[in-house]
Amino acid sequence: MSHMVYGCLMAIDRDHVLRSAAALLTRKSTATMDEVAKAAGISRATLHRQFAGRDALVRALEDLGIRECEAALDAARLDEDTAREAVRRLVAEIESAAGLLAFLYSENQLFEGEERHEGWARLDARIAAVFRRGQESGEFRIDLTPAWLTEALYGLIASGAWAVAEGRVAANDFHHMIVELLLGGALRREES
Amino acid sequence: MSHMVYGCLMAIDRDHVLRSAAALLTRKSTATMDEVAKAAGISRATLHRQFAGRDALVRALEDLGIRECEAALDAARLDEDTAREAVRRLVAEIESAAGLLAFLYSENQLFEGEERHEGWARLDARIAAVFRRGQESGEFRIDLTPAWLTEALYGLIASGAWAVAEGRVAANDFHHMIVELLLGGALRREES
DNA sequence: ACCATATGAGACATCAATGTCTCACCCGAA
DNA sequence: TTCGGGTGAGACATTGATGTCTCATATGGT
Repeated sequence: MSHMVYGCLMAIDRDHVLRSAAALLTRKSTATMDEVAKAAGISRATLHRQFAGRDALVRALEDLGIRECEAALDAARLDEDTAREAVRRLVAEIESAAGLLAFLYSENQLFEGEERHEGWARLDARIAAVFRRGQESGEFRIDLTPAWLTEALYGLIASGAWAVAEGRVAANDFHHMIVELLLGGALRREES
Repeated sequence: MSHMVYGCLMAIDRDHVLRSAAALLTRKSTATMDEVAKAAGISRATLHRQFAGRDALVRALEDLGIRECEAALDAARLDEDTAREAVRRLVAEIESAAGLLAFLYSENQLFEGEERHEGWARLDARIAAVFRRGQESGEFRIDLTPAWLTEALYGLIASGAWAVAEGRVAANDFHHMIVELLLGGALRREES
């Protein structure tokens, strides 16, 4: 039964291709199937055998991004500790997926009429819930809606990823810059 | 001398076409030249007579966006008052260009190898200067670099524009959401 | 009324990316 | 060694957008 063996190898390959594509498309979102294939070290024919077309590839990347985000949310244990600590963990966990997320974030603007992947709604809800918890506990201000804070978090992650990619911000500062701006803002504080 | 008369009308037309294109491309960044022409109420031929091609159109939109931003910075009088008030005015003034800015922001990710329009550097410098002023006066915290705050401002404006466009945030809240998050962050404050 | 100019409509070639196909080749398993 | 499936390379048609062209028409100034 060589099928299972090959099936396994295919899965590895598929994942490798997916991550190469993510890395490339994060930098150049208009990359050709040719370029994607070359970046993954395979031929265009093989790429096409694994992903029916460009759409399928982007969909697969979307699935991957959503999976990684959900894994990050799981690892961040958003229900524990104070809300602010939960947000800190969230950003820390999601950092490795920031590039892919930035790509998908800009790509989502193109999903004009079509319906969005249901996974995004789930993620939005989970993230918004943390901000809502923080508001209800009195940690967070109530004049900024959870929906907006969620949106802003995505935006800051994308901005951060691009700023790092273009060398305007040091990669090491990514987490600090995002978390501190999101939680504390630009103004100095008297209290801790 | 009908040249001057026509020249003037052309300028009006050109501006109208430019703003229609901005409005359309903000919503659908992959819109066809056909769609752009239709949105402006002219034929593709005429559109082509005014802008040599898609590139030229996007370049013209970039020029327009930069001009509007510079006008907003001028109107915001960034050197006066406290830095935080200057930032408030900046966001207020730039709000009308937010959609166009969001489009250009995502479009800029495509300017892979090519050099960026020099205007952006000027804008970056002027905006970063406000944040730096705020840091030097003790208003703003010093662990968030002016470059990052500038980048984050762009990101939040784009996020805000998209969130409003998709109905996730009320248009009236645009200014408050961005300014308050950027300056104050999500945490509650004891002081004003 | 006359003329110049801008416009709209459409035909047409071009170009780039895509999707499909074939065929030779390699490499592991029997 | 032999066989079979996966692969790479390339040819090919297709598609969608683009850029260019022509010509009939409308419009505005003289």
